[in-house]
Amino acid sequence: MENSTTFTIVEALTRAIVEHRLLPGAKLAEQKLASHFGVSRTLIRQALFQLSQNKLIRMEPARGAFVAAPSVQEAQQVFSVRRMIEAEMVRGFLKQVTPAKIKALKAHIKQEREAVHQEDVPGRTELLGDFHVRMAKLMGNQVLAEILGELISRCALITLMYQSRHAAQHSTEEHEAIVVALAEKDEALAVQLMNDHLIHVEASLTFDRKIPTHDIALALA
Amino acid sequence: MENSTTFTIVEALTRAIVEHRLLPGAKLAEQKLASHFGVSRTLIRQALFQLSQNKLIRMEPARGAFVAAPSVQEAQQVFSVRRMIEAEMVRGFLKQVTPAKIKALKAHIKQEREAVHQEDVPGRTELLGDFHVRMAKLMGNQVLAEILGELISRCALITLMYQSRHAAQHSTEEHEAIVVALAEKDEALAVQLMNDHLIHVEASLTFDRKIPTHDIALALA
DNA sequence: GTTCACGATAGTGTATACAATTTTATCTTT
DNA sequence: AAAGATAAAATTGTATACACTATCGTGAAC
Repeated sequence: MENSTTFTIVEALTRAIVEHRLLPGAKLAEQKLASHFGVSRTLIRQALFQLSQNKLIRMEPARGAFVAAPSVQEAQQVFSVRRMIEAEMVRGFLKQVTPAKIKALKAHIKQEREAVHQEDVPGRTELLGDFHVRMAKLMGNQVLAEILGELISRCALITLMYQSRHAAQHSTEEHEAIVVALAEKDEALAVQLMNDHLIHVEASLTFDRKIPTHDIALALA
Repeated sequence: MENSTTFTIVEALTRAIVEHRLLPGAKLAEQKLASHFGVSRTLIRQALFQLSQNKLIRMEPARGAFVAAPSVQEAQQVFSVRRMIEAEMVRGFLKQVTPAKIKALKAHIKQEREAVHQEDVPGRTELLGDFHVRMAKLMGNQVLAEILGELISRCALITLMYQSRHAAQHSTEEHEAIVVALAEKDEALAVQLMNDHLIHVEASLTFDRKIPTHDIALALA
């Protein structure tokens, strides 16, 4: 694992967490990570600090870093904020919609369908989230895209674990319906569909499972 | 400057930046900060990393940290996101409004008026921003409050520098009007007033001034 | 057999040391 | 005198060392 800047380490850990190779509650021991990446604890600590700010891990004083396990309440709050942002995002998107932008969204959905069909679980989860970020970027608002991206990856922790294949397919179909409404410039319908979509995603999650912990060496191999 | 945990350092630097004792563009040299706070560069670097994630400073590789100077475009994007979030926040607030919550907002506005009257510039800027965060907290959504708080402090950099006394008083009056609309449960009006308010704040900023840099020892004294 | 105490071990928190890069100052050249 | 090259100083980036805290295991007391 040579040439590992802090950014590289953050990326690797983020993927491992979001793709659930590192499960919620797993301990991230600094020395073990340092050995694995071939760097000193200094860089590992920088990466862990950054991840803790993204809420992907939590750090307990003098006890170390652990993969975050968002509470039901926190997940609901995150979805609540997403509904707020994305309802208005749909309205804003319609104010400046172009055929090219609709086309871009349709192309994205095609990718989603393929990932769902191929049972590519990490890939489909990333694509399903990216649909929303893509919309933000198409609006030209980088700040919006960043915030939305953080909210989405923050609960990828949850959606990935609890989302079934059926639910994923359902999401893709809802994305399609939203784009159709956007293409027809039906604001009320598009907003309604987006809101319903987020409620469906939230409702499809089951929060009552027990979570095993995991070995970091295995997860990062 | 004893007992300076990383959190303490972040707080101190945040205040110095938001209150404009450290001006945009000013260099934050690690050794000077370390000496000032009486700690090693290790803790300073942790604090700087955190501030850079909050977008209050920017870090250039091998060149150091500088107080951020948000571009006009970035500021407009931040305000655009705020309008999105807060329009829906007003709707959500009305769905669960109680007399006690209205009372809390009115009490807050009273503080604002006093700060504006006393020409307490840092105090009034903080209070004017806190009005919005207070609303989020009254809704019981901690995630929303955090995100909004970050967006607001991120552009305190701008509002504080460019906001006149007159504009500050105008803001307080608009807050009052919003609360009145909330008390009367007039959703359309409240949303409209909030949107107008944010547009006014954004419009009151002038982005074309030159920014002097500053000495950190003086600013933190 | 269970609980508590205590020591050994491992891990985190901070400071310092060293390497690499940038900035500044000096000197040369035109 | 201005511009450029070069050496010295200062600053950042990374690794290591050490102090402090938590964890785990052993053994004694009940």
